[in-house]
Amino acid sequence: MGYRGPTLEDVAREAGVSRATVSRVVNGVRNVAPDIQRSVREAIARIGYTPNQAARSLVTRRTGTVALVLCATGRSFTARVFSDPFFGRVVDGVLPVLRRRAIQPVLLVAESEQARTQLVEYLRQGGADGALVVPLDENDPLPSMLVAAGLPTVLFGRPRDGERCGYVDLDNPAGARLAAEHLWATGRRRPATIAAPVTAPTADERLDGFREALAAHGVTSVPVVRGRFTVDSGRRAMARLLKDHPGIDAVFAANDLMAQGACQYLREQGVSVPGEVAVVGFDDSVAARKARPQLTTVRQPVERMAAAMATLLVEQLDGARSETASKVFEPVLVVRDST
Amino acid sequence: MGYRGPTLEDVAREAGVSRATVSRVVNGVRNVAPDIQRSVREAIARIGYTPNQAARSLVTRRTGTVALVLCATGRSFTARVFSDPFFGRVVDGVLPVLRRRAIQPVLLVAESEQARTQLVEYLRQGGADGALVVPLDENDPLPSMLVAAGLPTVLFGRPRDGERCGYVDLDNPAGARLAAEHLWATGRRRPATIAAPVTAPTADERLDGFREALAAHGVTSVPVVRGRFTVDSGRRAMARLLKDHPGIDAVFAANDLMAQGACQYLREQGVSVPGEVAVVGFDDSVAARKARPQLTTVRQPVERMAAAMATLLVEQLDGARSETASKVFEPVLVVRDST
DNA sequence: AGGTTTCGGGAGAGCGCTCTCCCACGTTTC
DNA sequence: GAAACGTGGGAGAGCGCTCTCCCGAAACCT
Repeated sequence: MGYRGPTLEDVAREAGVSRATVSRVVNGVRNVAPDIQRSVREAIARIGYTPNQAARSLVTRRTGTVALVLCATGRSFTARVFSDPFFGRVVDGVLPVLRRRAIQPVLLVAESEQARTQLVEYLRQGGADGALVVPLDENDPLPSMLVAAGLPTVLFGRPRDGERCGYVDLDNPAGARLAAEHLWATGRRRPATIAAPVTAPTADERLDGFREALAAHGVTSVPVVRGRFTVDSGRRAMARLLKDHPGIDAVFAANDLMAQGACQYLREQGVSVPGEVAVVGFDDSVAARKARPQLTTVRQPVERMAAAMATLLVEQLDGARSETASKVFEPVLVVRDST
Repeated sequence: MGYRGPTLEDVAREAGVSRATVSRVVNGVRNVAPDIQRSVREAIARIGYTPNQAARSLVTRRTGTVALVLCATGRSFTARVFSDPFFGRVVDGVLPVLRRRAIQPVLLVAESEQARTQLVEYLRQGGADGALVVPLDENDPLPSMLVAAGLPTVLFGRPRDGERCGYVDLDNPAGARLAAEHLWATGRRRPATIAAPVTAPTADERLDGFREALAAHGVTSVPVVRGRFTVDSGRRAMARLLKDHPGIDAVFAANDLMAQGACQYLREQGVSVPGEVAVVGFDDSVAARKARPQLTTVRQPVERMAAAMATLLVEQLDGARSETASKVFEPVLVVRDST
């Protein structure tokens, strides 16, 4: 470092105007006579001026940056994030909204205790104007920490009770109900489910919705095994289900990867899908399309939700929204080959 | 916004000392009498002081931040990044090095033309002290842009000719040679290869290394099909190879995902692996272990390379390294079930 | 004892920018 | 023609911090 680039002052001298005028040209605020504007721009180009963001932030109290935070409490964090297309979809949804406003999106990962502390400290010190948080585990303390630090925050998924921050969410019970009704309508009478880990934000919403919908049809007992949102855990869960409840004729998994694992295991065991056992996933991620057979699944409009999340935050930063504004999306059932 | 937290001044008043002393305590520079140190810390805790990073950066010309940039020129960028475990490994390697130095790692993605421009602008304005760049395509202009902007930069993979920046790389030809020698040693005499896309940084290093090693054994013609680093493209490439060169008895793929695709296709066609055709991958990613059969592959020590990349940058920031320091890693062959 | 280091603290000058004032100069209005 | 207004520019006060300089007191030498 040590190198100092040209400053506003230098541009002002070069163009023969005052610092204030150069600032006005750069930021496009107030009227500046066209010819002066031109000479200022030329001066900027000539000496290669770049505004100093630190100086700017110091007075505006804005960084022009929004953090997209991925956080989890467990291990093998990055392996999860960088193999589940879900996060790619979130990023895809968020980016365009921010780009359009010329806000720099910054991805932050909190993969450990230390990381979490450093991250909160960084944001408290003004590392970003706000945070979009995608928690992988229900009990992650990060959202509360950010809210407590006074940082405008919007969550993907419902916040824990009492957390005053905005969020977007999916109507998970409704999604589970869609799956249940579909299975029922196609004649399945002995369904089981591979549920989310107890630590997942949506853990029991999908499970309960599924149970309730079936209860309405008189099915009072549904076998449940918990997975961990991975293909492998889906295989293992399916193995357990098949062993403990050989009579089942349908499985509803809390995400597509687990559904995919279930299908793999079933077919390896010579159980035909959807012939003998129907499988329904959740998310409609690319995995659903890639699986053989292609999965019937509950579509979660992740990109739209992520975009909404970004929009809520931006509006909150503009002061046009309360800090607890939220938006809930409706799921849709996508029927493919696994049912 | 608009809210102003307590400043150094406030802490100084509260503790009955000067601003300078508080600054010294906060930054741990020079000696401060223990009792004063304590009373300052108490004052800080009492009024909840957090240093303002913008003000700090303004004078130190440091942000305490390093950017990890993922960039590509093509489309479906995020889908690639968030489904290939490779990036997770890079992140895994980089994070600990930076955390240890209390440097905040910031992930930046350049998924479009506009994103690239915004990103360079952001970094030029002082968004980070340096950049670790992982280019997915050979011809991405981003590295040159960053170097031109005077930002300390370290690349994953060799820079294009004339780019003055540090890098880490794998000895790709050596890796390809390992694969070739292994196939030759196990009696394969009609090998083919699924190469990288022409746009990949390592595109022809692996291809040429493979060819040369075989040429040394008198094999002058090796069938080549290009893939795109995905499982699907591996399948398609394998299909082409099998159709055009039915006699082949071995395939070397430029990464594991393509090797996996090749295996899938072969088995679906009733060709036994490794019985009739042996398959070698590259990277030793988790995909290699997960594939059936488990892949023989060339191990790229991605985490170590990423860690080295971070270390090179940090040392460069400390002024302890030239801006073009580099490090090349040796690959290792991992023999599993596919050969 | 006088001189010289250390040591611990304060004063104050910026870092580069934004933004509120203020002023000079038209242009309109009655 | 004087008062009112609008328009475009400059002056300059900070934003919150770091860091060099300075200064007094205590500790160390001959």
